[in-house]
Amino acid sequence: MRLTVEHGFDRVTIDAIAQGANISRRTFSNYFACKEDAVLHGEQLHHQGLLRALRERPAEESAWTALRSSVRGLYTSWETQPDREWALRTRLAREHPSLMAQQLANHAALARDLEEAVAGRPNPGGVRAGLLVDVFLSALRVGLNTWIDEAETRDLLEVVEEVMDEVETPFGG
Amino acid sequence: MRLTVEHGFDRVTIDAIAQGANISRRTFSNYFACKEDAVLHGEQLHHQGLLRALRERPAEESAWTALRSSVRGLYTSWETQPDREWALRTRLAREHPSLMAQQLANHAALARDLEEAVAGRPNPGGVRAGLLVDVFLSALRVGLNTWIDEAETRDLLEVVEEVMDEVETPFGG
DNA sequence: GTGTTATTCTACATGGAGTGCAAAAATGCC
DNA sequence: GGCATTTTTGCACTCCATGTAGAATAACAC
Repeated sequence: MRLTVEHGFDRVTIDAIAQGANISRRTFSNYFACKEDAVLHGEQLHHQGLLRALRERPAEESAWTALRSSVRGLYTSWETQPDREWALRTRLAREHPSLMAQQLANHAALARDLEEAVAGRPNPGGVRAGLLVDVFLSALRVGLNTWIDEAETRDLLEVVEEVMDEVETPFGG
Repeated sequence: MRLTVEHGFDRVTIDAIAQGANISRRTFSNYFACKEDAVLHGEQLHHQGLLRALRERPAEESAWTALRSSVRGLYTSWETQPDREWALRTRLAREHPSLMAQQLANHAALARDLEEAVAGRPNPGGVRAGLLVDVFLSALRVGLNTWIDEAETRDLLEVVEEVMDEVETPFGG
């Protein structure tokens, strides 16, 4: 991240990163398949956290409620404020197509996991789980993006809840 | 596509594709940035078609209705049945992470264009356009995927309409 | 037809990425 | 200490992306 900020993402070579981290070029590749993976590793941790939070929700909670509650619980549990670094990553991913692509692929993988973790739950609306999860992640993305667009002035959770509320109002017709 | 089917996507080199198309390796790169772009080029054409269809919808149609109508109009306007090749591409993209990533990035780009094209329309639900478009594309993806999972036995449009209906029922709580 | 111009294609060259493999170094345990 | 396991490293190799410059091709005026 430091090197990326200093020189721009695509002007940083993997060699440079390895050198900066005092490891060999080869060792970098033992941990990350590419630069993108390295930059987005922090997000992967978030994803795992969200999954864990979801699995710990009471089983009688509906799929949608469990998802919303997970993100609420996760975001409020952080001691550090919504992460300067996270905002930085998100901005980077918006500017660099290769990062964006990798990020979206990660989201798709997360979607599969969430869908699986939510499979047994009651689902009053009757919407199939895959769709529910996709919409949930869309809302999360839109929330994050507006938070960024507002220069991170408001509370991230507040913005996300706002978007989640929005998604609960039917928008057909 | 032929080479990919014969040897598998990641065993096909760009050199081989260029050779098969009777062009030089360099010329390939003049048209496509990578293998993924070449394989997904057909989808890009679909995207442009959808955009064009959307722009031609009457201006008084609501954002959501215009989106739904566009896809309906586009799919019914095809003479050829929902494209053997399309199913093939989609299956490929589900198996190969790099294709999936590129595909999702293309969807994100399409989302931006759709959002812009839908900006001036009435929007009774009041949901912000970005969210609306994302949900629309999610529904499209889910529809396409179930169509594939059902071995392309039903009509693609029928499946998509089904998912779109589903998304119109509120699923909060 | 000829000549001019612009476009497209090609060959070559370079630097970076990803990966298999085997040797070397570090770690942990007795 | 010695020994087994895991991690790191260097090397080799293929492939990918891209700049550049010249060759081939197409377009068009005359």
